[in-house]
Amino acid sequence: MEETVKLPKTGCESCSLRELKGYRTFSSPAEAKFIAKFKSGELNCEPGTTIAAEGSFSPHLFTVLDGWGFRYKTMEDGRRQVINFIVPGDLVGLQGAILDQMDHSVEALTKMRLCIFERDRVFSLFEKHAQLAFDITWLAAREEFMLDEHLLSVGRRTALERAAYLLAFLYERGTASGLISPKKTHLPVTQDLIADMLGLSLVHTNKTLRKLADQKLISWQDKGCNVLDQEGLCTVAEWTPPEEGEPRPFL
Amino acid sequence: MEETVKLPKTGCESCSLRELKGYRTFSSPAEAKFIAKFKSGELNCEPGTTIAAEGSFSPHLFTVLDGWGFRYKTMEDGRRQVINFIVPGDLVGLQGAILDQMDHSVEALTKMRLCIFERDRVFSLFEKHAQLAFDITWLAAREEFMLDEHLLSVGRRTALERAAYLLAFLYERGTASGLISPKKTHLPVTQDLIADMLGLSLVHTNKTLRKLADQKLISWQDKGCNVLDQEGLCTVAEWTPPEEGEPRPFL
DNA sequence: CGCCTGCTTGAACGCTATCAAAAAACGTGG
DNA sequence: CCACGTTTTTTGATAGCGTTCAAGCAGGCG
Repeated sequence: MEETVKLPKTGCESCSLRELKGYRTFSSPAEAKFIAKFKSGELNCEPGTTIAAEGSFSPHLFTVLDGWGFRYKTMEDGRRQVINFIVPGDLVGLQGAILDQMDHSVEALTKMRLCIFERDRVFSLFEKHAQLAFDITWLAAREEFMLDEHLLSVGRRTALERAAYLLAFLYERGTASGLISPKKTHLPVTQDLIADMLGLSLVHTNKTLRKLADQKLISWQDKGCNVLDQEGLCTVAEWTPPEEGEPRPFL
Repeated sequence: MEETVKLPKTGCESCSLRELKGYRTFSSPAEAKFIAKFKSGELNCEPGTTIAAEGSFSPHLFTVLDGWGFRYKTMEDGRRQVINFIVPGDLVGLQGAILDQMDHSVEALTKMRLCIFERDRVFSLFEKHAQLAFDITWLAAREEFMLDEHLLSVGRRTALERAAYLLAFLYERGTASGLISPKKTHLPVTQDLIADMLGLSLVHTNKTLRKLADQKLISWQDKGCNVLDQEGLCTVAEWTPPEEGEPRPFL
């Protein structure tokens, strides 16, 4: 089902993520060395695997190396809200590591590969590598930034706008992280999941997505979505993707 | 209108916030000294003052010393979404300082007093005081935590539940920060503002709040709300306030 | 006193939810 | 490769929650 590889700590310098366009390289050899030791293993998991569960304690913190995931919260009666999607470079479990409180679950959407860190060593990272500490804060601030946008969307956009925003957002994140490319434009999401992110019912989500498909902005196939016209989606949503600045940091 | 006091940097050790129950004291004299130098002034402002505007660049970062505020995003056609409320100890402008991007506005709800920091000196804080750097990350993680809850609420709760959740949340934050006490139970919010946080129309918000008032959970007076039965609100919302752990950090 | 802001209420409309069911796609074992 | 159960997508009909439009009221302030 899932598999934890304990020792391939090697090669953080040649981490596949470092080579990706838009991702930061190490700022010093010392930093690379530190991370290599900081890393305690790798986790490979299949679609549907729960990486962290609401309310549980996890001694780990992860950086996503490959694959899509998402995090969500549930209410006792089963209502579910997807909070955000997760792509390579994202930190998983930061709230748990910093606040000692994990009030959302994280699940793999595709096969995922994650880098494992020990949360009780996080403080040592802050002590020894200010730049890395800053990077963690950067990641936290950026997550906050995305949640701000999601809140605006769920709170104030119509169903059609919301759906368009979300797909444009996912497309944007996908391309920025190399999960989406001209030859692989497939978003691995079910309509059920989209519904729970949009705060809409499944039925209405379906009808809304159909409209977007009729307008040739997306197409739906193979348990997922293809974005055909990113700009069109942005127009419908009245949204503009954040412009890429510096290469983004990650641990 | 607003008034920037440039020099009373003194007395961070005896900062009114440090004395508040639930707020952390300095962990070392060196830290206190650093913060005293890090602080570049104080800002006093009146209700309605815009402390930071969407899209603008601000060279400052603030810690709230006193008063209520809120942050929000707007769309071009005027739709507004309140993202979160701000109480003493909260950091204002973190996204701007870390990401060089400020995509929300911040406004004072009551008179506010803020501590001013220079954003271009933030990195030096990370270099010299790991504990303070960690604290900033703690604050960011906690904001993220709150936004997670807001998203669940706006996305999946009914109007009545949402309203109950929000008021319970505000009451909780208010008491934790000393803005609310047995003798001062007044939340300085208009229904207009509540509506824009709940993602509901003003009219429906009004009717919903009326129901909560009819159930004697709240009362509305003096341009604001009094929480009469916090537990009752929590029950309606199916929400439980986070339990206080360690004293919370702040800059 | 009159204006402005904020709260309240009623009525009609409509977006979205819910219910119900079927079609399509997928996975799996024979 | 086919049959069959399961998951996912689709569609139609009905109900209802929340919006919009339209007033009216109350309190604060110049």
